[in-house]
Amino acid sequence: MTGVMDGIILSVMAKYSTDLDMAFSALADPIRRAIVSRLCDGPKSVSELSEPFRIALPSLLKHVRVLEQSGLVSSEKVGRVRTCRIEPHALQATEAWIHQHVAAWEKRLDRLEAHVERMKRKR
Amino acid sequence: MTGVMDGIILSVMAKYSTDLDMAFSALADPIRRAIVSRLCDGPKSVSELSEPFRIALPSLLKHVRVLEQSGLVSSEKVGRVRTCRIEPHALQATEAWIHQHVAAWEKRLDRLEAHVERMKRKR
DNA sequence: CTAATAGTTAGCCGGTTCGGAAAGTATTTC
DNA sequence: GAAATACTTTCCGAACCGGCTAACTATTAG
Repeated sequence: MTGVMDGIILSVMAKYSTDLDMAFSALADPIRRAIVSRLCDGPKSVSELSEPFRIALPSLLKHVRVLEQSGLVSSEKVGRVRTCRIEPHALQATEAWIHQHVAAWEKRLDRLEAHVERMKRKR
Repeated sequence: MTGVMDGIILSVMAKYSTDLDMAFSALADPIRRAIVSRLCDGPKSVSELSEPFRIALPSLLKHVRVLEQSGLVSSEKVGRVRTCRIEPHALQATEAWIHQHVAAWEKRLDRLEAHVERMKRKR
């Protein structure tokens, strides 16, 4: 009889997780994290972004696309140059997810500690 | 002459990024995030963890292995049951990375705003 | 001792990702 | 108008991922 619950859990997961999926997997790549880092200092063109890396332009562009799809970065083309900038919402959402879980874990530890304390006093 | 710098950048990236790589890509999967969530409520055995999911035990075990390799989770086998628990350090490290970058971005915005303000007053 | 339980290993499959080269398009610049 | 610039598109191939089943190895319960 868990089938129904599974369905619910999976659909809830699906609804709320795709954004996080994309954000986390976008950040899983060191080059993409480096791109995010550099964009935190201000907007850059695609070729400016590619400059510190050893990879071909099309490969870098792919990374930018991934970052855009995840919502971490946006870009706009003016004339022949595409300017990329950071889009903080997705970054904040991923931070929120982690923060929530660290907090939950700490809260649980506190409860545990309090419990141990009570047991001590009982003796 | 950028070849040398590239080498440095890439090696620094390699040295400092693998942990984050693993943590972020571990968290990129909704099932693994759900596992982390549930472990925040306390340690669980592998089959307890598998219960809400529609996937076979070996598949779930793979997720657990990924989480262990990323340092997000640890486990210990006693008798025939393996108990998994959350390992908060890696989680905190990923949070720190994101937090740093959100902060950097906000700081830059503040500078920008201050600059605009100065320009206004000049007029 | 036998059976049930809990996990583990091995190997397969289809799909995605990350890199590249090559060729094409749309703007400047001269 | 020709040449340079700044992407952009289209493939290709190697590697990895996430799921599965089947078969195996402990432990523990009866």
